[in-house]
Amino acid sequence: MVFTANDLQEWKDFPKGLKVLLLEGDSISAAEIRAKLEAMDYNVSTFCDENEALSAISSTPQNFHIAIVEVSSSSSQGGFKFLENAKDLPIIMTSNNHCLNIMMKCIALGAVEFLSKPLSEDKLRNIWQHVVHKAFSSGTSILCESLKPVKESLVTMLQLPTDNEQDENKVSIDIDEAARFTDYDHVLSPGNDKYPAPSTPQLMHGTRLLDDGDCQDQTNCSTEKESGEHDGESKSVETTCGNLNAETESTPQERKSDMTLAREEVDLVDASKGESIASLHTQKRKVLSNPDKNTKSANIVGVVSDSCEIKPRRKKMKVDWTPELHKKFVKAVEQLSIDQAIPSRILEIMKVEGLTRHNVASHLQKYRMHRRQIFPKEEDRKWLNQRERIYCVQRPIMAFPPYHSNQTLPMAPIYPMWGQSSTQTAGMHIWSSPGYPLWQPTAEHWHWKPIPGMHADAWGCPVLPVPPPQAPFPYTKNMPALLNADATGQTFTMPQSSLEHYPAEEVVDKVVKEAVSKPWLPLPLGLKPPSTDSVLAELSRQGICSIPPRSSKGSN
DNA sequence: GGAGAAATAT
DNA sequence: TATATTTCTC
Repeated sequence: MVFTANDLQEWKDFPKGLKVLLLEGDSISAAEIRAKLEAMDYNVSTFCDENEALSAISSTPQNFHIAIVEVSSSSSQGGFKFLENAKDLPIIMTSNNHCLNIMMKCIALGAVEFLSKPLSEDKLRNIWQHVVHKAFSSGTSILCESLKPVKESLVTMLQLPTDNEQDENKVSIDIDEAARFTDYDHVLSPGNDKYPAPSTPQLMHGTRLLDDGDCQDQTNCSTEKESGEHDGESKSVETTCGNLNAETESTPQERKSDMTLAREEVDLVDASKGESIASLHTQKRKVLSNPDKNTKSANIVGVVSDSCEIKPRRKKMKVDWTPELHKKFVKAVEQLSIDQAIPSRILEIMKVEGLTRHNVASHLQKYRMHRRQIFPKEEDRKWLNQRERIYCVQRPIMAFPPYHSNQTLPMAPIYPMWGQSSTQTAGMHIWSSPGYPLWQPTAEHWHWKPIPGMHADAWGCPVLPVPPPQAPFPYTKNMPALLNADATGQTFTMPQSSLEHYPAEEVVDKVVKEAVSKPWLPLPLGLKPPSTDSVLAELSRQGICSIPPRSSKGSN
């Protein structure tokens, strides 16, 4: 079939003029369906006998783009003969009988869809999708002659790559042109192959949900929305569709930063807002059609390659808080102090390109949440922060009880990871498990290396001495009998003289509880973190005059 | 308009 | 379930 320029011109209004073969045994039903189809400017040829219909498509295949065939109970073949002998055409089977077996048989025999009667306008409106799908899913050599013009027309209309060009993964789409499809609700839906099977509304639900779900009219592309937060710095965020972002003009190497975007999803635009979904589907097809190229980065999922030539107005960027990025974050928080750390200031300090205040705020929220989760053991942090890392040595001596006095200290090493790590390996989980104390390290005592015998069984964990194996910290009546051991197994005996003057548990509890109940406030000692001396001084101020001498390792 | 919490999405 | 994003409230 020769397709003329005139034909192309006609297809400008695609799918108007779509040629539909209607095989329907009931004349009344046929008339109704035909009327509906013609109301949509489809050209309908009605047949009541499938042999006649088969003859027609055999003699004049160019006259039919799609067939709607009733599973007839009156016909001996029930319409299946047509289905089996007209495989070149996309065939939609219909029936009043909603029997699953019949539906499955139809599909198994090659029907593109089964529509339950009655056929509403909604059901009929989008049957053209099957034509497009058939045209694009079939190889040129086996493509039904009648569908070639459809394909060619669409290729021209949408500036889709030709078969030869598709490997180039170059898609340029005229959104305005493609926007005409929005009148038909959907264009091409994502699916399993290059141009996956479309569906009429009956089967379009999933796709529709997908669209609706992402069609939020919000500028959640923070890079764009909050560009003012970037301090005017050059953008170097590694985006997954750099050329989609007009702000990002640096080279991939330049764009590489410690902040990576795990995902940058192109927002599906809402047709109801006058934006074309065609561009979206084009991008989706693009992704699907070239998975290798688009999955070259492990952190990138479902993205459009750099060769994408269209510029969607909105996109989502998902920040991957890598250990390095988190490290920067923690550093900024530390610099500001947790009390003063607000997203905008953190962002200012971090100076990470592309990172937005929202990103930081979110992360800060999580950061604080984790702090609260570990709240019951927050007091541990005070001791972990002690200069010279004397916490585990000091703590029992100081007799600061755990928040729950009968609580057994975790046998597992205390590995707070909501902190800064200088050697944290990439990909390591940076969040601590609930219940582990937070460590806000400072440079001078930051240790991120396993030391033999230190219960440091993982990289990236601060090395902490091991608590005594049997009991919680001794600070009550049993204290004299208890020893504390450091990681090397050395134990420390509490000097008896000190124990005699040991403060009452209530007193200690009061101090501790006050401190841990308001972690956002400066610690009672007025220091953050408190130095050992400050703690001692404060205790002294509170009447705890006799403090066991500071033990050093191996002081037994 | 920013911060923070809650709700929602992935 | 963990984490990121979005929305809502102040």
